[in-house]
Amino acid sequence: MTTEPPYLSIATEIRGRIQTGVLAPGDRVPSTRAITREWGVAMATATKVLAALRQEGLVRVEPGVGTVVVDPRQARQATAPALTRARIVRAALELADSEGLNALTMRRLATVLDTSAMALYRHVPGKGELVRLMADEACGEVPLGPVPGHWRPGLERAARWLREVYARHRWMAQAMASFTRPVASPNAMAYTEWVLAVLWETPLTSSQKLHTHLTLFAFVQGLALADDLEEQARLDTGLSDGEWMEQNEPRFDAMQSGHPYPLLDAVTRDGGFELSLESLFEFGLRRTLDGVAAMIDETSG
Amino acid sequence: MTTEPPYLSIATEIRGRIQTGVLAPGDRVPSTRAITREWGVAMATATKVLAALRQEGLVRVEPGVGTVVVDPRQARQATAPALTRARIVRAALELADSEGLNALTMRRLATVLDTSAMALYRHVPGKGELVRLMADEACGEVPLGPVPGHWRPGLERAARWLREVYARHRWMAQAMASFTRPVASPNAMAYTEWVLAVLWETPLTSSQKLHTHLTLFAFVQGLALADDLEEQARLDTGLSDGEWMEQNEPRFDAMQSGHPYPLLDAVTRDGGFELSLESLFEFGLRRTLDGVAAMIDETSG
DNA sequence: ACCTGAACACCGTTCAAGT
DNA sequence: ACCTGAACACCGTTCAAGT
Repeated sequence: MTTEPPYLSIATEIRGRIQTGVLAPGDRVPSTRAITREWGVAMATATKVLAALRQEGLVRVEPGVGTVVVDPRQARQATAPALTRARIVRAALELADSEGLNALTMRRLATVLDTSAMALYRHVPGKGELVRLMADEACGEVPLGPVPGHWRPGLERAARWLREVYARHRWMAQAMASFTRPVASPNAMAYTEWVLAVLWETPLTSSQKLHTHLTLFAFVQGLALADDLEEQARLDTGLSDGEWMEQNEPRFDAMQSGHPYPLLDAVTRDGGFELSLESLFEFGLRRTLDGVAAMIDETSG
Repeated sequence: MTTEPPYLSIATEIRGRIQTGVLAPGDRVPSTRAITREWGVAMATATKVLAALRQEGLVRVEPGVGTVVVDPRQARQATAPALTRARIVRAALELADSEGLNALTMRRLATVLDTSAMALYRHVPGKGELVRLMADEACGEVPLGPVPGHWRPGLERAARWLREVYARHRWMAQAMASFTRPVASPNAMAYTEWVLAVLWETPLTSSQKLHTHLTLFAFVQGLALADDLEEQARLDTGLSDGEWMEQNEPRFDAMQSGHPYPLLDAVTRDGGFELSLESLFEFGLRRTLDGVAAMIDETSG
């Protein structure tokens, strides 16, 4: 008789009860608590027992009820889809969207996907590459549409597209790779190609076209980062904007009284205007496009 | 035979050279660069080697010379000054500058300062606040100078100042807090105040002044982030730009052949122009200022 | 072929204990 | 008053072992 780990022999016993019909589909199997009592084992062992049975697809967790026996006829369809790179990237995207890039760890991702952390490494080389795949996926979600006939509405649409990608996935601001070492992302490259197509009708040089593209990119990227840091702070501290301001006002005032900033004071006290990332985007986009227009005029004239 | 971390065995070897007199007091021990060459390890490992030896009191950094062997008779007086917030922030700044924000951990910082990690918490509330203090310190290093008489040279100087702060401390791109939740940094606030002073002579509204300031900020911030990701990639992989490109070219070409990007191809093949973060900065700054000029003309006219 | 568990070398931060 | 060591609850990733 081989000495197998306790959790395995307990699992075998429960498996027997299911196979002999002592426990029918829908019935609750012993809870972890019940297992510790019945077999006199530690909680960790009991948890392992249920995890093993769940992994075999014999039982599943019914929220609010407990762990119940799966109906074998339904088992096939209820079974989790096989682990694939696409499924991993999707889940990672959702996790980062809802909780930020910091919350995306290989271990948490594995739990969400109901596997071990190491199973992920069979489909993805590591976390760095995963984030790169996520960024590419994100860039593929929103269609760019046809290239407009004129450069100005074209650049405007490009900037709005980029802004939307960042707005849907704030963490991308931190992930987007450098300009000079372009991330190997087909979808990001497609964006570059689209912008160049927009600029093709202009008399700009190749250098000017590329610089125009990257200037717009840097501006939107800068805004996105601010947006992301904002969001991150909210997630980390659990405070909304207003609450944060309220909490930090005394400290702020103290700083102000020590170092007075009369102009900033005057400007903000002026009030009566919107200041948001949205208004900033519109304002900056307008200025940048006006600047490009001036350059095109010079070149043509 | 136990397999100890590479940095430890290298440290042991250098320690041996000191103890056997191969390296005498005052002699330079191998620099980080020399260590990477001699043992074929990454920069991070080489830095760890020297940090370990420094911590043992066997070597010390001689500014302008390198890391030299300490004379054991003088070792006592060379004792480190008391731990202060200023000293911690300084050391953190240097660590982040040379190895990136990821390498800045409380534990490593403590080793550099020759104390325990927990001693730091007596002077600084935590890592988040430390980074904020570092950012403020960085903004205080470069003087802004007098406010020029005209807005355009003024904004230009502001942008160059910001660019220089980021260039000296690349990690700041990741650390700089959001626009709407201004970091409580007197020195960053002083910059805002300076830009507003520059714009005071213009006929712009308060809203336009603030938006102009933040647009410029977002652009420089976006560039800085690209710069930082670039640097980070270099530190992480230990590859220079050229080496990286060389190594990834096959993969790149494969991607290109699968998804052809004819316009990007044409533009880059055109060549004969500079494309760097510096050229991008100059280009984008020019466009942005032209856009602001157009707005001012409209307002005046 | 695919997945797992234990292990390694790390984190930031707490807490009780030392000097 | 100031610093330390052990501990906690985490990381990403390796490796050998399991099914």
